[in-house]
Amino acid sequence: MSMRVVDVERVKDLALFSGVSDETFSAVTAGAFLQKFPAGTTLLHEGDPVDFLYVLLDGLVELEGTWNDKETTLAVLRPVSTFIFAAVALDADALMSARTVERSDILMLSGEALRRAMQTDPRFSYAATLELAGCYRGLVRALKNQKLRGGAERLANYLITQKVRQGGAETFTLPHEKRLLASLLGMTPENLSRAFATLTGYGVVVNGPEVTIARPVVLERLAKPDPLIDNHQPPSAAPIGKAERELWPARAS
Amino acid sequence: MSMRVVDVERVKDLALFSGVSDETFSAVTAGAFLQKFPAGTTLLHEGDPVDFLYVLLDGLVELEGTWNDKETTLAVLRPVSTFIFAAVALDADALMSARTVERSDILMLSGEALRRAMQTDPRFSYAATLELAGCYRGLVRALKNQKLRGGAERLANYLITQKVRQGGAETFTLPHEKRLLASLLGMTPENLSRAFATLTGYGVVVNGPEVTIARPVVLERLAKPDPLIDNHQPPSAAPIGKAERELWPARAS
DNA sequence: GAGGCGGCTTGATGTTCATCAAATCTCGTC
DNA sequence: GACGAGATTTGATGAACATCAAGCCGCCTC
Repeated sequence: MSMRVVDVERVKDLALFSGVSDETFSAVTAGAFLQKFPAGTTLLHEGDPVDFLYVLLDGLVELEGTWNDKETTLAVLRPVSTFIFAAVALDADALMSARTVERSDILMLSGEALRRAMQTDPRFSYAATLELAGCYRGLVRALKNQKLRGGAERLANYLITQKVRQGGAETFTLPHEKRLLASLLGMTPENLSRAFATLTGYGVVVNGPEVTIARPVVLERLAKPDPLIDNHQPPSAAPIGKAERELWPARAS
Repeated sequence: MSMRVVDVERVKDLALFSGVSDETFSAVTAGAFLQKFPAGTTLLHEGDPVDFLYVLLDGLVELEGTWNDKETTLAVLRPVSTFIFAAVALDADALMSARTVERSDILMLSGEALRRAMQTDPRFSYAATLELAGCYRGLVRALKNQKLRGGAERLANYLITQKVRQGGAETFTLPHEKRLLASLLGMTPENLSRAFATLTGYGVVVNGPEVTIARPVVLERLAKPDPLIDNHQPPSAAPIGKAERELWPARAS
C-alpha cells in the first residue's frame, strides 16, 4: 500500500516537486497510496468529487468524457503523468472519467494535503502553476486540432508525433488499440480504418499495430504539422512534467 | 498610460490577487499599462513571445487559433478576465491570437514581474494555480462540447447558457455578431443560420440579435444541458475569476 | 484444432456539414 | 433618403462523417 523507496524517488523527480522542501514533500506523500490496477479499471467517474491527485507511474490511462450516451477520449496518458490536478486544486468534481488501459501503477496523493502544501510552500505552488499551465496548453492544442483539422489530417499528425516521440525510426508501434485512437482523434473506428486506407496513398503502411511512414515528406505535405498545435518532442531522458513538455525546444530541461 | 485609482481597485478585486500582500500587488502593478484599443485590434498573434499578462477590464476580446488558412474562435472573453496566463507563467509563445471585438480597456502586466511574484508570494501563486485550474476546466468543457455534440445541440446549449448568464429573462441579446458565434461553435455562418432555423421548431424566435426562448422545456429536451459541460452560472455581483466560476454552485463566493 | 469472442475492415447508405452562389437585410455615410 | 460594404439568409451541391451490416482476422479457451 505505501511507497517503496524506488517509487518515492520517481515521484520526487516529478517536475511538480522540483525544488520543494523536504517538509512539503513529506507532508504530501505521508498519506499516499501506491496501487496497482488491472486494465479496464475505472479510477474515477465524471461528476465524482475528487479526493486524490493521481500520478501514473507505470501503465496507460485514458481520460474520457460522456454526454448523451456518447463517449469520447480526451487524452491518453503515459508515465510519468499527473491527472485531474485541476479538480484537486479547486476541490471540485471531476469533469472527466479516468480509466486504466493497461495494468497500471498509480500513486494517489491526498488532495487536502496538496492544497495545504500549495498555500504554504511557494516553490510547490509555483511548480503547480507551471504544471497546470502545461496541461492548459495541451488542451488548447487539442481543441485547435479538433476544430481546425479533418480526420485524415488529425491521423497524419498523430502518426508523425508518435514517430518522433518513439525515437524517429521509420517504423513504430501504436501504443494502444485503434478503437481508442479513433475516440481520441474524434472519429469512429470505421472512419479511422478508412483514414488509414487514405494515408496509404501518402506512403503509410499499416500492419496491425505496426506503422511505417515510408515517405515522410509526402505525409508531411498532407499533415502540415504546426508547432502551435503539435508538440513534436523527442523522448528525453529525464522524467518530466507537462510544463517542460511545453517549454521544449526553447528551454528544454 | 498608467492606472487610475478606480482601475487599481478593479484589478485588486480580481480573484487572482485575492489575499496577496500589498508588496506583491505593488510589484506586479508597478510597470503596468492601461490601454484602450479600438474594435478589431490584434493584441497578440499566435506564435509571438508573450511579455505581458492581459486583463480585460472593459469591452470584448476573442481568442482565436489558425491552421492552414483556417481560423477558429477558441473563446470570447468578457470583463473582468485575464488571458494568456498560461503562456505568461511558462514564458512561452502564445498558442492563440487575441483580438478585440469591441473597443476595450486592457491592462497589461509585466510577465517577468508576475513570474517573480509567483515565486515569492505563496498567496499569489496559490491564486494563480486556482485561476489556471479554472481556465483548464473551461477548456475541458469546450472540448467535450465540441467532440460530443452536434451543431444544433451546441447552439441550443449556448442559448440556454446565455439566457441564464444574462439574468434568465425569456428574451435576451446575443453579445456579438453571429459570424463570431459560428466560429466559436465550430461551424460556418451559413450553418449557424440553418441551426437557428432548426431551433425555430423548438420554440426559439430570432429577431436580429434578439433571441427569445419561448418554450424552455422543449429546448432543453433537445439541448440536454449537463453541468459537466455547461456552466450555467447566473450573473453574480462580485467580480470573479475563472476559479470561482468553476466552483459554482458548490462554493460560490 | 474447433469454436468463439472481440477487434478490425469493408461496403452500402443516410446524415451532417462545408462550399459556392446569389438574394436580402442592416447600418452607417453622404 | 439613396448608396455601399458587410452581415445574414437561402438554395443547390458536394465532401466528410456516422451508422448499419457483414465479413475477416487474430487470439484465446477448451
